Amino acid sequence: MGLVKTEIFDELQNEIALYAKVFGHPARVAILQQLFKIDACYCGDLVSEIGLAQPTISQHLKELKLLGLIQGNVEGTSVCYCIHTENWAKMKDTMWQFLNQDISKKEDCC
Amino acid sequence: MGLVKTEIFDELQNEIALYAKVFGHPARVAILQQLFKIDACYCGDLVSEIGLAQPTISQHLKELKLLGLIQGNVEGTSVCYCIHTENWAKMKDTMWQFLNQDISKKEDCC
DNA sequence: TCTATTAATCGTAATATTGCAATGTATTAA
DNA sequence: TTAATACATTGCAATATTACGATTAATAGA
Repeated sequence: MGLVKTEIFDELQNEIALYAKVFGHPARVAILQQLFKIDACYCGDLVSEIGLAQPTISQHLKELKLLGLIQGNVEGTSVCYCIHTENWAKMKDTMWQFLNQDISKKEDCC
Repeated sequence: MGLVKTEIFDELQNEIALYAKVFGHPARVAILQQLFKIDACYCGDLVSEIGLAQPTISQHLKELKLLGLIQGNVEGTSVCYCIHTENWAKMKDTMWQFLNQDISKKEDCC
């Protein structure tokens, strides 16, 4: 196998898992932190900042873009990336509903 | 490869990625949702609720337990699982700091 | 003790992910 | 037009993940 049985889960469960999966690698976390820190960033700067090879960073950027969390604009021979604010907000809502489920009344197990 | 270069990232980046990774599978999302919904749940009930084989559910439970997000208590031949509220709260703080980074002042890219 | 029940563990096949060298593509500058 | 620069894409090796049948371990009840 190695193949997730997506079809037995509902849309929200799969959506949460997809968002989480993209955050499940420290390089992508680092890229996003950097984009928040300096607002916009050239791909090459991310490569030198993070310390993985250029094709590797490019691949991680692609996954973040695929989910809509970042956007990239070509500027000459460079590409400038930044957070897609609207989609980030949507993702944040979805994840927060999951993370912030009510546990106030819960006691220890069984 | 297939091997994450953990050593080039800082502790927080790795921590966020580890939490996110465990949420990166819809079965684990479903397990957690169920535990929130009914407070405590026997392993067998999760198996029939979710629709994956027992060893598969057991494996997912193990990963959640390893991160400290759930705890399990043996009751006879059954095992009752529930959310580890204290650790869940810690995780929530960490993830929220990451998700809730300030984007209010940001405009479109470059 | 013997049997049934429940869940953990083991072993393994199928698939996915990570990382990078090599290469391709597009743009700029000379 | 040519060369240089910055990225994306391709191809691939190493490793990780997912799923489950078979088995094991532990407990409860007869």
